[in-house]
Amino acid sequence: MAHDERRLEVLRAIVQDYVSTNDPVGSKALSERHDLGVSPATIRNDMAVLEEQGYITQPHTSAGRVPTDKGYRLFVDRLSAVKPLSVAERRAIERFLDGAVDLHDVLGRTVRLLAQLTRQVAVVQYPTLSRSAVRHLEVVQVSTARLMLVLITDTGRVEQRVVDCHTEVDPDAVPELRTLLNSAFSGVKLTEAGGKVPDLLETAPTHLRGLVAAVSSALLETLVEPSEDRLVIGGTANLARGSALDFPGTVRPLLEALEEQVVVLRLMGEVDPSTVLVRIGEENAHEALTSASFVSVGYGSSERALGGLGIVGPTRMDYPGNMAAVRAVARYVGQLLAES
Amino acid sequence: MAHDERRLEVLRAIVQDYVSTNDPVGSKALSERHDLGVSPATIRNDMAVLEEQGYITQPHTSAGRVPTDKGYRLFVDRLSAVKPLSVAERRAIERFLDGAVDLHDVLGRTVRLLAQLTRQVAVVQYPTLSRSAVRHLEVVQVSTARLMLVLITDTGRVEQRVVDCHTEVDPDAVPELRTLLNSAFSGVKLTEAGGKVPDLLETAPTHLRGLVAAVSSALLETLVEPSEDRLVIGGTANLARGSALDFPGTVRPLLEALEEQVVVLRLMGEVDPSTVLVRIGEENAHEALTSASFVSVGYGSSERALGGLGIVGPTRMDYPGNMAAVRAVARYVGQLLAES
DNA sequence: TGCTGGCACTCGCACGGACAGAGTGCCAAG
DNA sequence: CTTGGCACTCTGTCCGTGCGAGTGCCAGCA
Repeated sequence: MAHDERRLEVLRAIVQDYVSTNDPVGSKALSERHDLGVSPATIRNDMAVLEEQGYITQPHTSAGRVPTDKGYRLFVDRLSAVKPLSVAERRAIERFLDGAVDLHDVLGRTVRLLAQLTRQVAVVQYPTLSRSAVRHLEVVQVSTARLMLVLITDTGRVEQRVVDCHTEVDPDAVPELRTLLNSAFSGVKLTEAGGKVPDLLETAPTHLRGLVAAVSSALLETLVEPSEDRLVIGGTANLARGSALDFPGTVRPLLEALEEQVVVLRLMGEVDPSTVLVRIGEENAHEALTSASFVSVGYGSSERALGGLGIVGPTRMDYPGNMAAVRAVARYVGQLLAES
Repeated sequence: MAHDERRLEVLRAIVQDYVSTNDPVGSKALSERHDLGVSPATIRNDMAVLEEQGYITQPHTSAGRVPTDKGYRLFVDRLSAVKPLSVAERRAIERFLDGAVDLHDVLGRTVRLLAQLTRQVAVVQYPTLSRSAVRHLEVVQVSTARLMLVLITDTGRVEQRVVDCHTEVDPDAVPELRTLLNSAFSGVKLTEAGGKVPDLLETAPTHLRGLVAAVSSALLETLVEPSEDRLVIGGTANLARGSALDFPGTVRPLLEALEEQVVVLRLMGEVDPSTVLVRIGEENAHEALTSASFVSVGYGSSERALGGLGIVGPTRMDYPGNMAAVRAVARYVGQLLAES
């Protein structure tokens, strides 16, 4: 029905205008800026229907309309085409990310890049340990009774942990221990490392059993720790841009939520490299995020998501552009990490 | 002279009142809240002098006075006694920091703790590599032609770096290389590592020379990289508290400067564990910080500063309290890291 | 010489009314 | 189903007023 179609067209126009101007959009302005082929009066009728259906709302009686969360949702799902990145943007991605020397560096650059491309807050997750495998384990004696265990994963992540053995450690046992651990765990997925432990304990020479037990449990703890999943955040300055307009009151709760990394990690939980996930306003479970949108995607190869990255911004954001940017960056990062 | 003394007393009272109330303070309010023993009229005369000398200023003609940067400076230098921490605060420090499992964890907790204690933005620097020594070097083969070099310092810091050798690497050479590197560099200060390289190259077996060269230069690069000095930042949400009152316009430039870690690192450059450094407003070279104050101190043993930590906040801050908090936390962190 | 009370003066700010502008809803006609 | 017209309802802004806080100055007093 041409009827419904035009109504959707009106919604699209409202979203586009509102995102770019930040002013509630009225029927007259709409008919001028877009070629809808009908008069403002007709648009008003459509708007009344859209409002009744909950897609738009007016801040006060004599203002224009503003999209609701539901309106943005419809826009994202049905009205927006993926906006291809400009050449300059593609260039920027390469220029920014090439030349990174290690994982920390890659992710640091990624977060700055994303923040710059989207002008929003960017969030990048370290490759999750639970989806990584052991590349190498290193044991270094720190003091007579303490060892430092260094875990290097196949994703290039390096985790350290001090293990207190409660008893004096013979320095000569350390290389032995190292060899033993590596032969047992090298190439093993971290999620499966637990299963190897009993076996390892059995086959280990008696004088090493105590050490192996201590170190293994430290290794497994590393996995369980909520802190195991690290996050890099950047571009928070972008929150201070249109704050008064975009966020009710202050950006404070949002900043707090971002620092409370757990909150973001939970959002990041279900990422997948093949689809860009968009959570709009109230769709975010966390209260501080109810006036924000979260656009995320997984990075890594298609078989295996290493982690996620995304952006956080006001619900009034350029969804097509941001989705494209997030996806493009994730792809590039995925390639980059696959190489190393 | 009793004269000058009272004038200073007036300045102290102004600073204290202004910090706690955030309102320009007038002569009448001052005489009521403080026991200066003179009438408002007299205080007015003193204030006129203080203003002439540049210690205070009035936002507009019928408002009270507000301290200038110079006024805060005098206050910090001569008028403030070190405020001892409350028992609760001491407790909080211990409770917060004990139980940290590794360096990353310690610094993460530290930054949260500082932010919470001072209600300002907290900044903690990783132990600088240039002041650390090598505890262990680990070499792991990543692909046929690439190695990952992992540096573990005596401060518990772990740095990684991928080294491209441009030529196929014999897996059997890796353990050899590892032993060689460790015997050469273990215990050596990173600043002195460069000097060891020529010697090492000479004594190394011929078939390893190429590898040693590649790895050594990567090691030295790690030192030079500006990114070598990492920073943890927390409590940025505190900036959004009284923003409009404390910072002209927005907090945006400040947030940008904080993300631009170099800026903060430069400020942190001259830290020293024995004295708390306070930079007030315009004293900060960087433009974005001219309406902010920076309170910092080094942590580590008295002989050796490992790094610095501090807070950033509006010039209108509780200097004695914040200085005490920063110093106490630095001491505790210093002890903690000395142990490991 | 220094302190004090008194007084006139200056501003910023909050309050309230008037006004213009934007936008709507409804209705009757095409 | 669309359109032009019209009355209505808001909000944001501008202006004038009054109030209160705070100052600077001056003359008197110890």
